[in-house]
Amino acid sequence: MQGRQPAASPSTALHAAILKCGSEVNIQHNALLVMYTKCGHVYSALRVFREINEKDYISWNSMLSCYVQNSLYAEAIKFIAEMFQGGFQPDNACIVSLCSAVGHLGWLINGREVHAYAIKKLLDTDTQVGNTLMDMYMKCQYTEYSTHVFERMRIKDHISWTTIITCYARSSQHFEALEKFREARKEGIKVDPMMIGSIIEACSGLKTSLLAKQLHSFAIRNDLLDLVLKNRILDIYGQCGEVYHSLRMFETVEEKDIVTWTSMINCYANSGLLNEAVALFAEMQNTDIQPDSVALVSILGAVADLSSLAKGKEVHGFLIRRNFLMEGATVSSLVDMYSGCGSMSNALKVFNGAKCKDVVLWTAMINAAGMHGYGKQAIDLFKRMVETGVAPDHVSFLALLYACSHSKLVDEGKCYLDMMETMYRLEPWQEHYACVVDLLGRSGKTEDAYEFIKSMPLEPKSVVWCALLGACRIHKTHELAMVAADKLLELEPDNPGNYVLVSNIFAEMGKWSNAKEVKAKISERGLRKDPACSWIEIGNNVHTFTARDHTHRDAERIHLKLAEITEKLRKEGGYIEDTRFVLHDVSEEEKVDVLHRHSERLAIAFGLISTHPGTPLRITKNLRVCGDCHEFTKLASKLFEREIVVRDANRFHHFRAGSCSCGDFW
DNA sequence: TTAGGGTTAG
Repeated sequence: MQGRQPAASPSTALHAAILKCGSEVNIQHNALLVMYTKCGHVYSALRVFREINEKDYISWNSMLSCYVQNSLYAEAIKFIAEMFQGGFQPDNACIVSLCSAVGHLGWLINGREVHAYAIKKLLDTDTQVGNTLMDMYMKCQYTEYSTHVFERMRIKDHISWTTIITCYARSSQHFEALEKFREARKEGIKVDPMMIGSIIEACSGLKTSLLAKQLHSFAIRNDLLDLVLKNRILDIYGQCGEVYHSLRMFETVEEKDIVTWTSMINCYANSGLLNEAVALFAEMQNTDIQPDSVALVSILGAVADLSSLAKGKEVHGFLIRRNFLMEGATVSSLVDMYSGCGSMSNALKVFNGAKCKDVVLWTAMINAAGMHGYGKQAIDLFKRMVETGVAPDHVSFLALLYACSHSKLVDEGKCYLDMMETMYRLEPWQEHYACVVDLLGRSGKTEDAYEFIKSMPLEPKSVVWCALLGACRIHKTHELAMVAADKLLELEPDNPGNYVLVSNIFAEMGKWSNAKEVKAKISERGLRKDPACSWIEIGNNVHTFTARDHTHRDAERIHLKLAEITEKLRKEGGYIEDTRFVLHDVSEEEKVDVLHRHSERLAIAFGLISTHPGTPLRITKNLRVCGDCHEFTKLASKLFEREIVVRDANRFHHFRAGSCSCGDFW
C-alpha cells in the first residue's frame, strides 16, 4: 500500500509472548490480530480471528481493519456480511474502516448505503465517521456530498478541514479551497503538513507559483516540511512551470526517495527538458534508490517525447532484467514509447505479448496505428477490442477519430462519432468534434466542416476553430479562414501558435501588413513562440538543430553536405524549391535560402554523414513539416536509398523510395 | 478495534 511503512517482520516470539501473558483469551487474540495486520500477514490474522471463540467488537473491527490496511478493500466489504451473520452490527470504528474501503474502490452506491446506515444508527455525528464519509465521497468524485457532510458536522477537527480543502482543490474549486483554508486559520485549527499539502494542490490548478511560494515559506517557518510535503511542493513548482524552484527543492531534500526523483524527472519532462529528464534518471541509478514502475512509466514518457529509440530500448531492457510485470501503465507506456520513437514493429510486439489488454493498452495501440498512418489497422484494432469485451471510452474514440483523420477516412470518422454517442452513450468532447472538423476540412469539405461546427451541441472552443483554420489554409478558403481566425484569437488570445497560424494565412494571401500586424501581437502580449527545431539520435546522443543552426560542432560539414544533397536532388530528382512555403516578405532568392536551412534538413544532412549507407534515419520535429521539406525528404529517401522516418507535431511520415506513408495528406 | 498525504499510462 502506498505511503505505508514497510511491513514489519512477524515475530513468532512475540506471538508466543502474547499468548503466554495472563490476559483474557480474546484480548490475546486481538493483540495478535493487530500484530499480523501491521506485518501485512492477512492470512495469519484471519487464522487467529477464526480461532477466537468469543469474538467481541474489537475482534470483528480488527479483522475488518486488517483487510483495509492491507488494501484488500473488496474483501473488507464482503466481510461485513459475515459480521452481520455473526450477530454484530457495525459501530463507528466499523463504519470508518468501511468508508475507507468503499472510497478506495470508488463504489458510490455502497458508500451511500453505508452513509444511510450511519444516519439511521445516529453514527454520522461522530467526527471520525464524518471525516471518512467526506473522504469516501471525494474518492467517488461526489464532492458535493462531501460538502454536505462537512456542513452537517457538529465538531470539526483539523482532519475535517484538510479533507474539505482537498475536496475543493481536487474538484477544481480552487478559490473555495483557499477560502476554506482561510476559515480554518481563523478558527484557530491546527495546521499540519497534510493541510499544507491539501491547499498547495489548489496552486497547480490556479497555476500560481506565488501562492505555492507563500505556502512553502509558511511550512518552513512553522517547521512543517516533511518528506511527503517537500515532494509535493517540488511537484507543484514543476506544474507551475517553475523548474528552477523545483530543482532547488530537489537539491535541498537530503533524504530523497523514489517520489522525489520521479517528481523531478516529471518536472523536467513536462517542461520539455527531455535530455535533463533522461540524465536525471541515469543519475538516480548511481544511488541506492531503485526505480519503481511509476519512475519507469515517467521516463518512458520522456523517452517517447524525445523519440530516442536507443534509450527506450535501454529502459525496456531494464524492465525485463528486473522482472517488472508487463501490465497496466508499464505496458501501455512501452507501446506508446515505441510508437513515439517511430518503431511500430516493436510497439506491436509489446502489445501482442501483453496477456491482459485493458482499454488503455488497446487505445495506445490504436493511437500508434493512427499516428503512423495505418487508419484501417486502427479501425481493425478497435473492432478487436470491442469483440474481446473491452468497452471503448472517450480516449479510445479520440484515438480512433485521429486515426481516421490521418488516413482520410471521412465516412468512417463520421460513423464512429455517431457510434460513440448512440451506442456507447459517450458525450463527445471538444476534441472529438475537432477531429471531425479536421477530417471534413482537410479532405476539402471546408463548408461542410463549418456547417458541422454550427450544428454542434456545445459552444465550439479554440481547438475546433483551429482545426477549421488549418483546413482552410490548405484549401485556400480564405474567407472562411478569417471567420475561424477571429474566433480562435478571441477564445485563446494567449497562445502564440495561434498568431503564427493566422499570420501565415495572411502571408499566403499576400497581405503582408496584416501578417506583420498579427505577428507583432505575440511580443505585444509578452508571449514567446517556440522556435522550430528538429533532432536526430545518433548512437547514444540526441543532436538538436534549429533553422540556420551553426552551433553544432560539425556545422561546417553539415552545411556542406546539405548543399551537396540539394544540388543532387535538383539535378537528379528534379527538385525545385516551392517558395510558397516561405511566409516572410523577402526576395525570392532569400526565400530559397530560408527553405534550404530548415531544421529537419540539417538533421537529414547530419544523419547521412553520421550513419552507414542504408541505415534508416529517424528525425523528430517540434512543429509540422512544411510542404517543401516534405517533397525534399521524399526525394532524399529515393536518391540516397534511405528510409527516413519523420515525426512532426501531428503524426509520423515514413519516407521510402520517393514517397511518404501519409500519401501527401497531413 | 476506527479516518486524511506525494510521483505514473492511452
